[in-house]
Amino acid sequence: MINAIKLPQFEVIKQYVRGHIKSGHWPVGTRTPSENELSASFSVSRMTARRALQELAQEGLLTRAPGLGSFVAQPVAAQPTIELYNIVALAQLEGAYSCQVLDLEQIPADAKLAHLLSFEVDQPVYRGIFVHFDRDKAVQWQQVFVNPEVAPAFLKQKFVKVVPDEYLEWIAPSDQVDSQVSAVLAKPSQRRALGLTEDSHSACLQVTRRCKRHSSLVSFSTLVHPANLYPLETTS
Amino acid sequence: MINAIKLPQFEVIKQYVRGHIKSGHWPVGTRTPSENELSASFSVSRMTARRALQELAQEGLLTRAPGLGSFVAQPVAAQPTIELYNIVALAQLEGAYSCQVLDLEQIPADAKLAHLLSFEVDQPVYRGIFVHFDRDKAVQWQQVFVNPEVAPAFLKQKFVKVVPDEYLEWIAPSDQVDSQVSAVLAKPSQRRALGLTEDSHSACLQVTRRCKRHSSLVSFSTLVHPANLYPLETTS
DNA sequence: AGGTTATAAATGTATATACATTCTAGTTGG
DNA sequence: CCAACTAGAATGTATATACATTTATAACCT
Repeated sequence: MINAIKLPQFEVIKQYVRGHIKSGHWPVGTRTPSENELSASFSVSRMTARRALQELAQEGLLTRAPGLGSFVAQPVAAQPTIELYNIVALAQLEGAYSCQVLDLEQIPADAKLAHLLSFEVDQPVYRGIFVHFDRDKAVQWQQVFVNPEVAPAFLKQKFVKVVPDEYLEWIAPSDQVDSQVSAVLAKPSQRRALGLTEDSHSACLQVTRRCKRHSSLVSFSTLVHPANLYPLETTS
Repeated sequence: MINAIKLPQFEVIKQYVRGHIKSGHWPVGTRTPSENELSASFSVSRMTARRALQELAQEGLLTRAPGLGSFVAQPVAAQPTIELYNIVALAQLEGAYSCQVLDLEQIPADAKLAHLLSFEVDQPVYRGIFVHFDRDKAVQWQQVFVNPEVAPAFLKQKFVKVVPDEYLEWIAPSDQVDSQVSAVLAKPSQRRALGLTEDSHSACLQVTRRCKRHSSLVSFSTLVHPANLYPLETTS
């Protein structure tokens, strides 16, 4: 016999029900056999049949109602979502990663910056500008504003082996991350840093990201990716 | 008494365990009381204590291992994801929506198109080009290629009340949707259709979307949004 | 006819019990 | 001293039972 591992009985019942649903024999809304009917036809206790139905309900295949029964549920048309992966972390894993520091200094927050960071005007802020390379190919331009109270030693880092994001995550792991994606035309300085020509290839995906910890801001990043180097796709 | 509804006992135990985890009293890796310990201290049967632990494990708060016990799980650092909502559907809900049909015809698939759609070269394909307006503001340019076998009456539609996507979803509900997001510079025709000037505002977010049904392609859309009109944000 | 009541069926909660499986730790024997 | 065995504890599966709650239907009475 192939696959002679003994399946638990509740699994057998789950597969039975799932089979009838997926094959279309029980269309949406159909009432499935009740716990008692299943327990009788499979010669198991009601608790075992119950477990099968309950787990299928948890998976979203069934809806159950006291007094009525279990019914084949409307499949939810899963909204397409895309994952904002970190291209820098990926490049690091692959090996051939390097980082160039374009700027690293303390500046006073102007009105616009203070608003973005929820800071006071003229409050000192650390700013870093980096370009991240994957095999001599610039894949991300990054400007990050850092809360000096959270990472006081930020300006002293070399960022040769440890990426800025990595350093911040180490110093102050964020418990909330808000991101926005938009399209921008690379500014001249960004174009130079990323090695882009002035033509159509300068359309870039821009991710702005706020990292918070205990409700206070840790960092605010602007990440600019050449559009063709940062594919965002649904994974399903 | 406020909130005098009687909680099931397994819920009481769940709240007890959840409380110790969320408050930090039981850090990651801590072994929780075993089923037998909980059943003794709460004076319930083991099956009831078991249910509490099992549901918490299903929620991801605990990991359980036979012979070892139940342990506080590492909270999964939820990857930031963004939802690809449909700006057209939203505008429709708000009321002031309109659609302009720029093109609607049957064309033979060229090599590139055939590859994209998994069609044969010269096989007939329906093509539609639309601009979607929200209160006289062009929010989306759409080019859609449609499989004639699935929606033979596509070319006969007026698309005044029913949006193309809506029509296709009605005719052939898709069970798989693949999407890609990238940044593009609007082409002259798109710029005209969207009413964009030639300067920096012509950076656009482009979503390409394949809708399939029973593994065969229904439609392939290219959606172009002016970057400042299609905010993609994490919702958490 | 219509409203009320009883009944049956379905899921929800809870208990007590039994045995199986997996892992740790201690004990024992060479 | 180390290997093998063993006992205990933990979760996993399964059963039989009891009662509660919700719902629809059927019977009943006015």
